[in-house]
Amino acid sequence: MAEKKSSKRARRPLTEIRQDNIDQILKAAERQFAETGFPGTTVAAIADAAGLPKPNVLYYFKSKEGLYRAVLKRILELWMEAMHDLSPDQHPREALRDYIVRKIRQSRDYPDASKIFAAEILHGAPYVREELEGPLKVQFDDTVEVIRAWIAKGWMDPVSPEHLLFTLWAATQSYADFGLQMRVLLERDELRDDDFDNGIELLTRLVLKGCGVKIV
Amino acid sequence: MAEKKSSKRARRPLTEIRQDNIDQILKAAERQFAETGFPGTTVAAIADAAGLPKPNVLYYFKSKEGLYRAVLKRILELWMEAMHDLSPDQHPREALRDYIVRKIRQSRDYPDASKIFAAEILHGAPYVREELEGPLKVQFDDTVEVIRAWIAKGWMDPVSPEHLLFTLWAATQSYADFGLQMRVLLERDELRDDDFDNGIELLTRLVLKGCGVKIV
DNA sequence: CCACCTTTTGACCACCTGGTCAAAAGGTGG
DNA sequence: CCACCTTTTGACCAGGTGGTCAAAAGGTGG
Repeated sequence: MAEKKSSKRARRPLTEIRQDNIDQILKAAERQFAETGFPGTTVAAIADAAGLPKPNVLYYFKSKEGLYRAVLKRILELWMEAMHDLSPDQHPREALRDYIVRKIRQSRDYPDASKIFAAEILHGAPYVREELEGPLKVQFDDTVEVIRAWIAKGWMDPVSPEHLLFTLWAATQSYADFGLQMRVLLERDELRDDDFDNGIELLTRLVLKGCGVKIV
Repeated sequence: MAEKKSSKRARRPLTEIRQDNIDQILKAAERQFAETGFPGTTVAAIADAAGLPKPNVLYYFKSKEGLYRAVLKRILELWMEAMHDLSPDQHPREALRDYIVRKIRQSRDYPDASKIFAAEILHGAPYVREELEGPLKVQFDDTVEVIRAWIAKGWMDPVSPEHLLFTLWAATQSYADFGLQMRVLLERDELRDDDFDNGIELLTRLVLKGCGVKIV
């Protein structure tokens, strides 16, 4: 407890103060937006959660929308990253399992990011339409091709690559987006690591066995 | 074009007027809430969409929240209905396939209902917590038992019934909730019937083959 | 046709929201 | 220590929101 992390007394250089405040605000904003959505979140609530007065938040981010866009940008990078690493040379046995593990871990570690993204799509993607049509589409097409290649090599059954991806996304992201429902139905206060592991196991089984990928 | 559907001139009995207006309002509200969420939807917008002045909407539903609750109630009934009809005597081969078909059809036919429900869960289920913990939990437990019975009879592999249901829900509902994303990635203006059919086919395959349910 | 109930509607309001501003406080570099 | 820049903050505001109200219009039953 050498020093308070809050802004009380602590002679800090401006650059550090700035970075620190921006981080605090982004963090608080991400949680608030995830909890109550964009229109349901008030700048005052974000400011409170970040421990700053409201005008201070508007000082760093010129508008609520600007702040939301900044949050979204962060999230999208994270999101795109997880789709990487499906290469046609890899065998689907490992590639798909790893992909499922990665995506479910993401749901466990960044549930707010997933929720904000889900709400965004749900409500017509008013702020991420471009990214959907641009970078994400490219990633998607590439990944579809990888799966096609696997099928061509006889490594898996000829299933629709597009819908396989949709199902993978839906199933893995639901561990974040519908985590509340799962908690209620499983009678848990919080999802546990073995809940996520069970999800991984089931989904891996469905996909590998269901697509006729040889396990050994 | 015998008569305008709007309220212009048409000597209609009060009871009919009442039912008609309530229906219009609920319909308009469902669409608006699905599009922009509860906080993002304005009573004025609902009134406009229903072709009525704002105070008229508040005349039938005492508050925005009351209207939202009414919309939710409708949706929940629809939602619970689809979980029915999994009986332990039925063979999972038909039962699961039918279930998938039913749920994806629901996503196709009532996307707004699915979206509202999804947003509700996403944001902490402030208005449906009770239903989750009550009726839905009961349904869930029953369904889990049915799947357990199938496993006990050796009709399918011993997989986690809970997570199987989570995956089924996620995958089927995503055809409504993430329909926009699918449309963008598939380069469609609207999802077509064969898109839904492909989803049904893939998911059925994953589940039946993946869970070791004998196809014949 | 008339007293009575339901529905419609324009005007209105208290409140909250995002955003502004200017002055004060704090940090910086010479 | 001082001129200068960045950050903080209380006071403030215009616009939009959910909701009210009272009066008018429309339907109903005898």
